Amino acid sequence: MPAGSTLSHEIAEVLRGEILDQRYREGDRLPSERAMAARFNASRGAIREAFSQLEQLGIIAVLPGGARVRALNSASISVLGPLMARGVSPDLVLVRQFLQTFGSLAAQNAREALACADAAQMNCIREMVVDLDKENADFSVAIPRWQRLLEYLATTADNLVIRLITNDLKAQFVAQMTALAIQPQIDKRAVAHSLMELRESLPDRNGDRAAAAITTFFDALTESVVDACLPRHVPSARAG
Amino acid sequence: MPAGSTLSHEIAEVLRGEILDQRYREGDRLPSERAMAARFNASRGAIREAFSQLEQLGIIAVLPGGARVRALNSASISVLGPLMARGVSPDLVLVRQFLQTFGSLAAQNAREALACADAAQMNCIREMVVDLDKENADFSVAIPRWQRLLEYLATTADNLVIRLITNDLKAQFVAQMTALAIQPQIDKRAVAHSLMELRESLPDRNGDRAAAAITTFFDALTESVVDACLPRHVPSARAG
DNA sequence: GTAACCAAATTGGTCAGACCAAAACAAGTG
DNA sequence: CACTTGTTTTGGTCTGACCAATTTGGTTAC
Repeated sequence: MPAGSTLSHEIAEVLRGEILDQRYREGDRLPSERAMAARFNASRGAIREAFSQLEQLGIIAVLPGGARVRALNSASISVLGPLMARGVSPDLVLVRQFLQTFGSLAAQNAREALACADAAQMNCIREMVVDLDKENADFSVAIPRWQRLLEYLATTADNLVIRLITNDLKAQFVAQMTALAIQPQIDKRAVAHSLMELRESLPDRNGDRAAAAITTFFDALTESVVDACLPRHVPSARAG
Repeated sequence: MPAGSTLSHEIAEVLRGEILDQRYREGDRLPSERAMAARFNASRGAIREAFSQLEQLGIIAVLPGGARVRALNSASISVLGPLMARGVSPDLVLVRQFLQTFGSLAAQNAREALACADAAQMNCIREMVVDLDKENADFSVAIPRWQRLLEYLATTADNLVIRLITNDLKAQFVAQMTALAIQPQIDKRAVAHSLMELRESLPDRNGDRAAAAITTFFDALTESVVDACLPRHVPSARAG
């Protein structure tokens, strides 16, 4: 928990919000540290620590002469959480991108897992898939099992790069989602099909097929989550 | 460039290296800020800024009572660069994971690009693919074109999540790779096949097929790069 | 009018010493 | 042994100061 318990964290949080809200345009110079210190009634040291955090976030560049706002495209993943939480409800475009990306990485994990799993691990994977197949009833029950399966695939694949990325993604996403208590109505046929493909990919260790199955699952999941986030019975009359 | 020009950056760099080298075990308490200040002959403020950077990297947690070393698994992507550069030669396992992950994201970009591209963009993609197909001669010539194609797919897909991730990945990876001046001998048949699949996926906007093509390309690229990194035979520069 | 140039004001980087609250530690107590 | 207490250590913050680099604005030369 990089909590906002300390003053410098709180200041960083406020400034982060203002920057993500475009209150300063890209390339603009932020008010000086001394001015910020006056504004927040804090010492320059606290401001500098806050600036340091924002610099690590990649949203500002602090250098002699002044701190400047950087392009969002050059930011770090860690801005995604705040970015999603900016509005009243999370940005659906971002939610979709989030889940799709997560799905891609999960699929890659599956691909690598099938390529490098030993016999015991293959067995374990098979069991989990079969278990999931039986539990096609309630999605809220199945979710933890899916999470466990995906986690096991990740552990088996042992891809540190993906691990680190998904760490960041989870940290940014999970908080936002659980706060909404979404009840996605996922397409059960798609899930069943995904599970079947997954199961059939195991005997001959067809990594590509397993990856495709995971992708299918996440496609369905994405649609259901986005759908659940949409305001109820409102005609889609908005232009993007 | 978050260069290491300032004292606090240099200190952070040194400590980061020591932590990644396991000189402190996970969960260990780091020497206090005051002790560090004495060791580096710096002020506590400089040490605190360095600690702040390491905290943002996710490799330490600084809280009242002391700063503690966190598990590598909970770190941020930004440690990958230093992690790869730790040894004399980059860790081949990491290089492989890196390229595979990058390929997955590129494939997802392709999938989404084909799903949302307008006519003009589709045309542009087609042109670039055809161009690449012709240029199957020298890989060092083709690489920039591939980069441009992948970049264009990324722009078209416009997936901010992937964009931010690949930002970090590139920042970590490219520096390491260019420093090695690798001359990968990529499997030309695989590349040609990938290009063909890619081209054929365009007319009916078969995103999955395009993604598979990209994956094929990155598989070949991964193998060639890893192979080129192997210290099997001494790099034989053509003396003539 | 524009370009090059120079000096003053501003800004970030660092230092020093100090205070507080919370955590860690050590010692005494049941 | 567990529990409590008091001391020490540690991080979080503040104040005020100095230096070096950049920015700024005015001046000069073309």
